[in-house]
Amino acid sequence: MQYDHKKIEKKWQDIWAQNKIYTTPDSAPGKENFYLLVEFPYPSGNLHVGHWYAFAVPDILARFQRMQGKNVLYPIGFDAFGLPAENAAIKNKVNPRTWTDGNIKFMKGQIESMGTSFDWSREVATYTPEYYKWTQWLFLQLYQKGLVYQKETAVNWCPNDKTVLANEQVVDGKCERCGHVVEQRQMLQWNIKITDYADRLIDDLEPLDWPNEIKESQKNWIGRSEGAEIDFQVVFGESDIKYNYIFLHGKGGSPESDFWPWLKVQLERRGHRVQAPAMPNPADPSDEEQADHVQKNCTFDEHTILLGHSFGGIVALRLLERGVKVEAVTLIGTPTSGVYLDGKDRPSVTKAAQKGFNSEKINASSKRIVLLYDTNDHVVPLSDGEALVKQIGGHFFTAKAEKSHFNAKIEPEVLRYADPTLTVFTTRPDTLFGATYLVLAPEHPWVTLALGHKTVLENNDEVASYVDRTQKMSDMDRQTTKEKTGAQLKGVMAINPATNEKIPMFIADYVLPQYGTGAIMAVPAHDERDYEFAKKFGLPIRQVVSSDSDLPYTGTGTIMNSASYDGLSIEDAKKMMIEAYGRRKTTFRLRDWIVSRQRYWGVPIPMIHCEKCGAQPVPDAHLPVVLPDVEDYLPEGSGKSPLAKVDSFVNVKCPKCGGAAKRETDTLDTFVDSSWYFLRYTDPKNAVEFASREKQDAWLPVDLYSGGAEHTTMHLLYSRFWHKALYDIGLVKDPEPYKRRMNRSLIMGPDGQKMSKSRGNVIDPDEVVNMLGADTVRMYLAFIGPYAEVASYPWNPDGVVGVRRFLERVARAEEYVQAEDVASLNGPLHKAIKKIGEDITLMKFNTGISQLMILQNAIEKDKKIEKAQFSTMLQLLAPFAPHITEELWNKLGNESSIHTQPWPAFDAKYLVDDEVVIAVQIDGKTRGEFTIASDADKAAVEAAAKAAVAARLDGKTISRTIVVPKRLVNFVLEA
RNA sequence: GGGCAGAUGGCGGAAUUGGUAUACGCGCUAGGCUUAGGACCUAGUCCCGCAAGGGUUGGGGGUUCGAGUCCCCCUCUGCCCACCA
Repeated sequence: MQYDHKKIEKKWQDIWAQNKIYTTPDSAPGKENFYLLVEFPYPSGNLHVGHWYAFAVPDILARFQRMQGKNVLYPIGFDAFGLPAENAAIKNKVNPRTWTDGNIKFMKGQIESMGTSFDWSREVATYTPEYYKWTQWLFLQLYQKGLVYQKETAVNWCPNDKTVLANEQVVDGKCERCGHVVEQRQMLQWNIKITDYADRLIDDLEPLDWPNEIKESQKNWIGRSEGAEIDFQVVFGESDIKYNYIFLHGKGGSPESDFWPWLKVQLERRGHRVQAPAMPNPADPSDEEQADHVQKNCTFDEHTILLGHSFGGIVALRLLERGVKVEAVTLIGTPTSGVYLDGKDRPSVTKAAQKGFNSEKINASSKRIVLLYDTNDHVVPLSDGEALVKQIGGHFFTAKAEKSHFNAKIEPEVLRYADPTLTVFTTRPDTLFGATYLVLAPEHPWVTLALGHKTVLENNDEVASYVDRTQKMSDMDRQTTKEKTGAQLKGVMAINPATNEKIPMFIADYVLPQYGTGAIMAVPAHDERDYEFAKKFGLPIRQVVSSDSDLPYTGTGTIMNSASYDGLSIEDAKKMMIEAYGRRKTTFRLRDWIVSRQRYWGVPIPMIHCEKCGAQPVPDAHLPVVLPDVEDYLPEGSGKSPLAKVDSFVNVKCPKCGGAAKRETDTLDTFVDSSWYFLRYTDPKNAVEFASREKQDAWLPVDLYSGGAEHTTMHLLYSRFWHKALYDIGLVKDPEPYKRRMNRSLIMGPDGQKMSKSRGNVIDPDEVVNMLGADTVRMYLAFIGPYAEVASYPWNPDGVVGVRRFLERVARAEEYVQAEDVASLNGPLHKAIKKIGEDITLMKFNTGISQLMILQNAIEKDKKIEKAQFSTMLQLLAPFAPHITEELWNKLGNESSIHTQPWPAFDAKYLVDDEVVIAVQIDGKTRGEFTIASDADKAAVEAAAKAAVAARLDGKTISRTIVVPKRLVNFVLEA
């Protein structure tokens, strides 16, 4: 047959589409379902070789599984929201929807040209309201579950374009568009609490059928580390100030309730004085009455610190209004407005709070005001805390209470803010005796607090300028390793709890604010970074783990210079020192997932901001919140998305109180869209659910997920988290979405470099397909090397031609078809059936193809093949080269498609050869070989082997003979 | 600096998992067909050597009758993360 790929490929693609042979039912009688998933593409406008590799090669497996009798779901769609569409909109003034529509249409044609067996009836695209309605709905499900919150977070800000920049828009710390230096700017953003799932995301990896390297990188990314938190007391100046604490408990409480008894012990252990009055009428308190009581029964001095929990905070402020002079006041979870999150009526508290506060008098009476708010507080809304600080001034900190509203028996955060105390995180508590200074991140809240009270630090200006300098730095600059910098916090010292020594405190940008507690104890003798810093600032270095190596030493050893711990192993010392000086603590590198994007082209975040009610979710009945068309896609001046300029979109009624409110104008990170798309494939047209339980049950979890290594951590982690959250809510039945995952290799340019326009080494698949055909390109990519390997293969233009040559030879073999059975082909044919089946299952397409080539070589030997044998060969080739095999199959007189045929079975009797070649070794070195009947007995084999190397055995004594059946004979000679 | 993966002909790679190293393809060489061309056919192609023979899986050591494969040390390369305490 003349192989004209252009004619054949178009013809069969049309016929397959017409006959809908790839439309997948949710169940098929007698067939097991198999869900093969590939990552859906971004509709950038043009398909590259990588897309072919991603879609056409797994298609071989899909086709094979179908021939094996499985009902295979192999779906495709488009991840259609994102930055490039918006950039194109700004640059070419085209509507991003129009741009995306056009791209999808064009790319569909390209994908169809591959001859893949995608079921297009299940196509999804994330930018359709039918899809993103459910993205919004699922987001709100997470919100209701308490997994979504707002937080001030730093973003990349271009002061020239007045816009927020994505990380990829920042090049060398500069704006990619205008070249201006990028700054960091705080913005209120929506976050999802993926960190709540950190442990499960690690632990649930264990049973999954995933390659080890993917599991490992996920574990690394999450970065669980076991260590300890240790508190360091801070003292001012040279004198040891002892404070006079007055505890003011809340409504319904007593000095014996909540954290008070524990806190009393902690403070008294540090030598402070504690007064803890039992307040009058705790069940129905009056602020003035309680203030009277405190004023009458407690003593005050210049180092008095008031600690007010909840209602007690109001009492504290009343005391200050009366002119009671104190050093500081710390308000812990203080209620003010009377709006309570738990809906409980508290008339006495509301009455007290609504009287308001005299901020002038309050500020005149105290040097420091600190308000500590629990991010999980279910009693007091965040806005209350913020409003109070706005009114009376002072410092507002959010912290995580052990129990909501600080109601646990032990609340370390309270101690941290009540007493000038710093908590550090360390994985080496055993080296505590060697901690000769502390280092805080410049952003540490304690530093902010100290700077706010200009009297605390002797070198306020110096510290302030270092903090400022750090804040201006981009992440990139900060993370580039360079010489250590920092500034000492002069006027304050910390006390090493183990040695009781006063040690200096520093701020330095090598300590990261987001990790651990944002503060470290520096042990220069056993940490390289601390060592560097200590050398630069002339700080003492004390070795506490014995070693003969040069400093800094991080290896194993025994403890020294640590009093009663001397001689212990590191592990034992760790345990004992945690018990004596700190608490066990696990931290994670993983941070919460910021999902807000100040962008137009994305899913609108379905939230409404009401002055009165705070942030409110859009009711389900109003979903989807449709992305409106806008006229200009440039961001609004304050950095918000262009949506902020659309009044008709922004202005809405509050769903709770009905008053005037404003819509959230940020859109969701596209990783949210792609976190659940594989669920939608199971039920793509459902208008009342994101996917029915029945359809999910038919297909989930995904049997095999094939994708790129670049998604190993982010996408895979996000979608696993998303699935677990849905599982906890009861929306999906499995805790893990993907049974098996594999990362494909990479295709490079002919020069071995990554394909890129600037290098000029880009291979355009359309051109190659035009010249050599889709079957050739598919098969070449499958042949180039093992598919599921951490590897990269250069595209070899000559190699492609070799594959084309092979297909031409197959086409020519049609002429060798004749009536009589060709016995000599049964061996190669049945071996091929077995081997190719195994290889495809293992995703080793390259060796499967080799086997086909070996078979083809055998056919060409005698240029004869029987019709049934040729049919079988075509079936073996069909998953790889669907068009040419269909054509040849059709020419053999078959009516139905080759792709609906079962996979051929092999006959074991043809797998064994009649004769085998056996190698003969002497002392393990190959010295000869002979051919013998494969069923020859051991004695005959040994005799033949001796004969084969007779000359070399002459005069030697054989001490041992090893016979490996059908392989080799090894004679071991006497020494 | 940390984690992971890897190193086999001129190139991409194969090796039944401890049993004849270099399958299959590319490239190269020679010859043939052809007016010509190669996206044709045939033969050859790990290295040294005329041969007999000897050597060879990044380097070194070990275990074993036998190691590309297992163990230890070293070198180099790729990918991901990166001042994570």
